[in-house]
Amino acid sequence: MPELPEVETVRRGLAGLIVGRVVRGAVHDTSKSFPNADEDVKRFLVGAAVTDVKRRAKLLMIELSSNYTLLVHLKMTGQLVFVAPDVRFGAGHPSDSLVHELPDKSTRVTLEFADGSQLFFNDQRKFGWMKLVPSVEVPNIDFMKKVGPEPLEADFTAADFEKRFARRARSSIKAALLDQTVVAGIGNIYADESLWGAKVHPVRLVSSIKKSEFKKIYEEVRTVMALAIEKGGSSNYTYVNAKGEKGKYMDFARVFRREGLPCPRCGTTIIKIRVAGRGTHICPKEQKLA
DNA sequence: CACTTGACCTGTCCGC
DNA sequence: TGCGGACAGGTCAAGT
Repeated sequence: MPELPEVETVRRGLAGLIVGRVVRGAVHDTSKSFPNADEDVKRFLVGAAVTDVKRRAKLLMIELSSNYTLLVHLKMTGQLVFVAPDVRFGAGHPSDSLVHELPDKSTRVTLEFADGSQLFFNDQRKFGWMKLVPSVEVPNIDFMKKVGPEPLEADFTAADFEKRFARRARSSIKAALLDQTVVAGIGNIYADESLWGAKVHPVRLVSSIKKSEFKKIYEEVRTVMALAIEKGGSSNYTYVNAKGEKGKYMDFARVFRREGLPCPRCGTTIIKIRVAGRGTHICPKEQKLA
């Protein structure tokens, strides 16, 4: 699922819903989704209050009064959905909100709070994971050491952006954009959207990209992801926010999943190709290889 | 090291 | 309607 805008949307939702709540218990049915849960949950999670919800790249960090942090990676199909004690499921809900009862067959972990509210970690494909780590150790985990800068930070410049790609000179620009150690948070949707915005073919080698093109890609990455956050992310498939609602960015997408439809700028039919092992959408007229 | 490809999973959709 | 294969918001461990 989730790229930076989706994870940030979940973070904002959770921050308003679970900060201050005390964990009463947790159940988990998949050791793959929460390794070590048997030992760690009892010692570091149960009885702890949620003090903050943070994000770095696509990783969520739920900070606890036990001085432990619950790390959550949603990977492709992970969801974190909060359900209040008095919620009713079924007919009568708005079309974009939670319409079925949880837990369901994709629920991997359920956290229960003292007031009876619940947080469901659903993950159809079981790629996502949770892990409890001492909060002071979080900055030292491998992920934090390797991950690239946050592209939406105010002090992150076009020059900073271009420099990050030096290491990936011989790969395609799309593969480099997807590399989380270059720049954090870009995934398949926003890579395609940004490259279309910059009129750069995704297969072009990083070494062939001109300075002016890097600047354009940088601007597109920032503009597109900021818009996506504003729209609550993209629900291309299974993504929902912390209230179970879908995101609206797909209504604004210019190329992603729009193969066969006209390019919004020139009318040429958008095509789908394969780049870096991922489905990739381009305008064949405006995004040239040469 | 830098780079590519398959593997990890479950579910859905499309063609025969 | 059934069945096989391709594919899906992401990383990893293996290869070269």
